[in-house]
Amino acid sequence: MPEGHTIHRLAKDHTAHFVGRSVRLTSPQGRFADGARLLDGRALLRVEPYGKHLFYDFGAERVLHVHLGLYGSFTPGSQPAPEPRGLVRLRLETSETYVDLRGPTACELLDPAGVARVRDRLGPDPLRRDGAATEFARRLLRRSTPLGAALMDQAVVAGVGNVYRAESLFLLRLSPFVPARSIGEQHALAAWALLQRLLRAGVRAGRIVTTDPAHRARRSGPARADDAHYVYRRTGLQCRVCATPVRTEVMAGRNLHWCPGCQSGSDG
DNA sequence: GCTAAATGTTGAT
DNA sequence: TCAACCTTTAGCT
Repeated sequence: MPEGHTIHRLAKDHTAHFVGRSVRLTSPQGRFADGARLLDGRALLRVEPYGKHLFYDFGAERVLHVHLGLYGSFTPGSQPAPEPRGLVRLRLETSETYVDLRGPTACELLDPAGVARVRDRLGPDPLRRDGAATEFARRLLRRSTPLGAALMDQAVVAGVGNVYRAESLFLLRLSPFVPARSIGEQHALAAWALLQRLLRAGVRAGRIVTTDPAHRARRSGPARADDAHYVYRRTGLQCRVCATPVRTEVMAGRNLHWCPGCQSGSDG
């Protein structure tokens, strides 16, 4: 589900369907009833993605803030919208379409100061126009934590999650275990460029695919889902490049996957 | 049918 | 470092 690419794609979709229109807001589940009532019927001015956060500007200093967390999802559809099924925190509707929001970590109303508080916690976002390579390098190279932990820190780079962490470090042939500050500016800038490329591809494809076609299994049938990654969730399977078994270990509270063969100095 | 894990973050220990 | 929170799904029985 959601790393930064998902959020930016949702922002595009929701901009197309809801911006400039009067939007109906309801909370079938009831947990966001007050917020929905306050915004109901207003015109949506703008949808802005930042890292893994979504901001819906309804004017009058009222901003809907959504963070999907690990399980949150938006389900889109055309009118007539069906009876809400399951726990729908928020439904957005126009006369033509609707989306149902389930399981978000955050679905709240913020004033401009609240928006600023969220944004201040975030580092540069590779998917934004104002995303800055040098600022990313500055923040990354200040960390003494392992590289694989620093990349998960949203204050270092906003929008990167567990899949992009594992896959980008593999593609850079960098060990997740070295201190972030030890990799040097050249590697930091290369990491930024790669993340930018991977995340943009993710927005376009609607999913994370990092493998080169030459490294995907050769089959006549349709591509399998697990062809999409080099190391993510491939514990114990042979590395697609060097055949060393892929290893897994918890780092920064999440399962980190890496190839000890390709990513030098990464014995754990 | 049940359990564990999942592309995440926060707040307490 | 760990539990809590929100929900769905894959992989067991």
